[in-house]
Amino acid sequence: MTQPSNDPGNERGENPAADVDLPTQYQPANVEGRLYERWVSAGYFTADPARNPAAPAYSIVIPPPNVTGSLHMGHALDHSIQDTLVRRRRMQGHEVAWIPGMDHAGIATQNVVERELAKEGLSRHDLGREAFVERVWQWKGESGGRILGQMRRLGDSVDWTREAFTMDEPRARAVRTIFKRLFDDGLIYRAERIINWCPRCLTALSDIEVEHYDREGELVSIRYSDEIVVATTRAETMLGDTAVAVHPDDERYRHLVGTTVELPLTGRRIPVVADEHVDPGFGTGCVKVTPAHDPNDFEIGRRHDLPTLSVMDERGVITAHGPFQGMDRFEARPAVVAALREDGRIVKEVRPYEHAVGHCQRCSTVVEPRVSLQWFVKVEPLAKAAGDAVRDGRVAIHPPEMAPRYFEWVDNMHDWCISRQLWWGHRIPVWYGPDGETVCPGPDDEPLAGWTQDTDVLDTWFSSALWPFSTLGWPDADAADLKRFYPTSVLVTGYDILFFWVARMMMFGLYAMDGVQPFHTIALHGMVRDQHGKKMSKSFGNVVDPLDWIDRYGADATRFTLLRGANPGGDVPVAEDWAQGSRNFCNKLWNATRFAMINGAHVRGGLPAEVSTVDAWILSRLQQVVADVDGHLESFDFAKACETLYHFAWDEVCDWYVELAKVQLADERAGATQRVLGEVLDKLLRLLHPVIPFVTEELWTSLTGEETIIRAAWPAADPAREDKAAELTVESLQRLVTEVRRFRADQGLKPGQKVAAALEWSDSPLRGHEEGVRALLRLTPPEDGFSATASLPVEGVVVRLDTAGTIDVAAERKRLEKDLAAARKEVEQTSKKLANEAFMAKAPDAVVAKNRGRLAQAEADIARLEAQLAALPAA
RNA sequence: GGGCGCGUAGCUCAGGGGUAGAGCACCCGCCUUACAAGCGGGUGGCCGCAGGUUCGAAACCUGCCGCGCCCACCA
Repeated sequence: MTQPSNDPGNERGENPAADVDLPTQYQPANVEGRLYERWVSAGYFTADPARNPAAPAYSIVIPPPNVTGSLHMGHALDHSIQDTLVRRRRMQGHEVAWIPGMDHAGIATQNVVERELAKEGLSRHDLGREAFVERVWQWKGESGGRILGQMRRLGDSVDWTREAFTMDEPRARAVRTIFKRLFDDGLIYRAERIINWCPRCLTALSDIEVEHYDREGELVSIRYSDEIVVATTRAETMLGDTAVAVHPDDERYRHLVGTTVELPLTGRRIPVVADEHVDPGFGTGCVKVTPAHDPNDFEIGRRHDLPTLSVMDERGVITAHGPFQGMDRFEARPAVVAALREDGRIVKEVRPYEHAVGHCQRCSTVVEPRVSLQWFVKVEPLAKAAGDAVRDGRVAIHPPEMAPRYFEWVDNMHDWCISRQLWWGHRIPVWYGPDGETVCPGPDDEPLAGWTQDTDVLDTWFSSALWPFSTLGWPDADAADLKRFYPTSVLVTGYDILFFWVARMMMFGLYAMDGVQPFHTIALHGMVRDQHGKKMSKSFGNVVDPLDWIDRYGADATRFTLLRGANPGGDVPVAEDWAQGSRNFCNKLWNATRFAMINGAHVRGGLPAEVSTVDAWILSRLQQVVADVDGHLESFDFAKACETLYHFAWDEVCDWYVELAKVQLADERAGATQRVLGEVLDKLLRLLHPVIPFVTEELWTSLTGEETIIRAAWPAADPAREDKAAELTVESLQRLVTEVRRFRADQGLKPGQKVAAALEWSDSPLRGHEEGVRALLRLTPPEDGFSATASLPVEGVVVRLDTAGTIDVAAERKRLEKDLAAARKEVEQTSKKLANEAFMAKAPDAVVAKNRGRLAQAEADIARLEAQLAALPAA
């Protein structure tokens, strides 16, 4: 592509078209790959902490996608937001670091690879731990490469020289370091506790890895004695009951506390205990207590020193001696009820019962509470600090309505179970000696001979929680990146992982960095949904692959569609139609710039000292748009920023300014117009670049001849360019043109058809715009034989048209009478309002003024319409 | 059971005390020399229901009705 602005011979726009050879349609495929490669090889995305110490730092760590997957629309949204933020900051002169990377995604990844193995008829145990982990690494290489390719397609301006992985050596060292510190501070401990257990994955899960769904079950009421009836939805657990509990103040049962009852089917006698946890108002007020298989019962058991009797193994198979031994838990449940029924008195009632059941987030198996020896983080002091950092304003949550969710979680967090009985992950850095000693060595210590390492790995979120500082060189406190870029500026992510990830980064960031928060702002966005607001899911068949859109509409259109829907905190609906609309918008910009370049637009030198009213108007609007867009981006309101730019570019620049500029380009104002046109497109493309980087780069470099828009300065609003008078004039001109167009359309005059007209300007401020008006309305000057068959008085101008006798008087009269009635109603209502004393006394001046203006406008409309009616020829 | 939020044009959503907005869809007419991925014109809404506050309510308050999400150890 050539760059006409480099040619000094074009100053006045003499035949510059020969220099421009942009195709008439924007073809993203011809542009995106080429530009991205150039950007990366030029090092535009590479941060340099030493480059310019005076420049403010701006940093974002990307929420690392799971290596298991591929990027979906949610990622595309998340990345588009971050890219918009960092590209704007680069233009503002910040030193920007946007750190990319991926998450090893413990269970999720292990499950995927195990499924692959299963296709070969193998289990991980056939390979052994070492070979299995090797296999996962191999798979990670393939899958991860695909994700990185997707990020390039989206245009992510990430710093590839800083790419990180939650399980690479720098991150592993960070994990060992913080584990050691927490361990030494007594904030990590090992204990036998009841935890969530997945009988399929065969591992412990944290609370948030359990999803609760309502399920139809049965509530079985079982008579343990004449006086004691208990209810349960998990009948099989009664085999492990070691007590019955009642509320201490419950008069009905007080006399039974301290006695024992016989547990049906087992012959065991179990005590009746009094415990505050029991709600005397629920059911019978008696609760069976199964410490080995229920978290509440576990606590009751601890308070009353009850035995913990496990009746199930790690796969959910009954181990209790007797007829149920060897049965799966779901098989045992009806079997136990049936056995109880053999004595007709025991089962008092069975009724359908809907209740929430916990499922494994990764495989949807029903989770089983299970007592086992696990590692935990003592969260209380950490969570307190994480809550305080938001409470005292060091960290802002955006939008603020999300803050209650955050507090709800950090203020009620249970200790975090961090050990997983998996092979893929950071192995717990604790070693056991031959005599049972436990040691957590330093991060760089050699293993002790004869000692063995704990076989469990850490919850995947443990390493993710370190991400904002492990990616910046921590634990090396002197790391240049850490000093320059921590705390990170903003954390951008979906509200769905506020708990999983954000709160944990807060806890660990504040802890590891001596109270300094990991980010200044948490910017939460919603979920991408389909055009009916439905969640995208494979089962609905409504999943859209971002790559598909990028292929068909371009990365810019994909990004624009997402950002245009990104109202703060709201979910983002997307649809094919909207992607097409975005593609069309990119094409519109393409053609507007093409028009400008064909006509010699340029950005050389300052703006002309004298500009036309039309130029003054567009420059005034431009500076307002700069201010508005800047404000919207500052407050993460991407939807408004996009809307503002869309309407300015299309409705004002293309539909009006370009059309009016055509007239100016043909007369002595050409030179100034070329410069103003260049100015408008220059600023507009810069404002749009963070959102749609490819097309703006391609157009802007062509227009200006500069190397890259990435390093162009972010536009600043210039209040001195505000020109309300010019705006009013152009608005008046727009009303005039629209009214005459309406008349033309109503009268069936074809848009292309030239119509002769005489214009009577009297003293209208539009007097100087006759040429523009004629061009927009396709009006030719009156010639011999001109005969005005229609007269339109509007905006202080009388337009006399020679419609060659085609005028439909009846239709026009009807139309005008309708408008007249509306205007009269307006006058009536507004006058009434202005006559209202209370209104005049209490309404703000601006509102009164607005109503006066409204009244004046309506009165003017009446005059105009009456004049138009009077001017109509008799039918 | 707690928390947050939402019901505005056919669809998706803005707006937020001063007489309703956008995109898409729809209707009519146009290949008008940047763009048919385009241009011009137009139709369409008692802003969920009922009360209240106010000179004025789609907006604020109360109560209903309907919907969504998050959290939760009532067996």
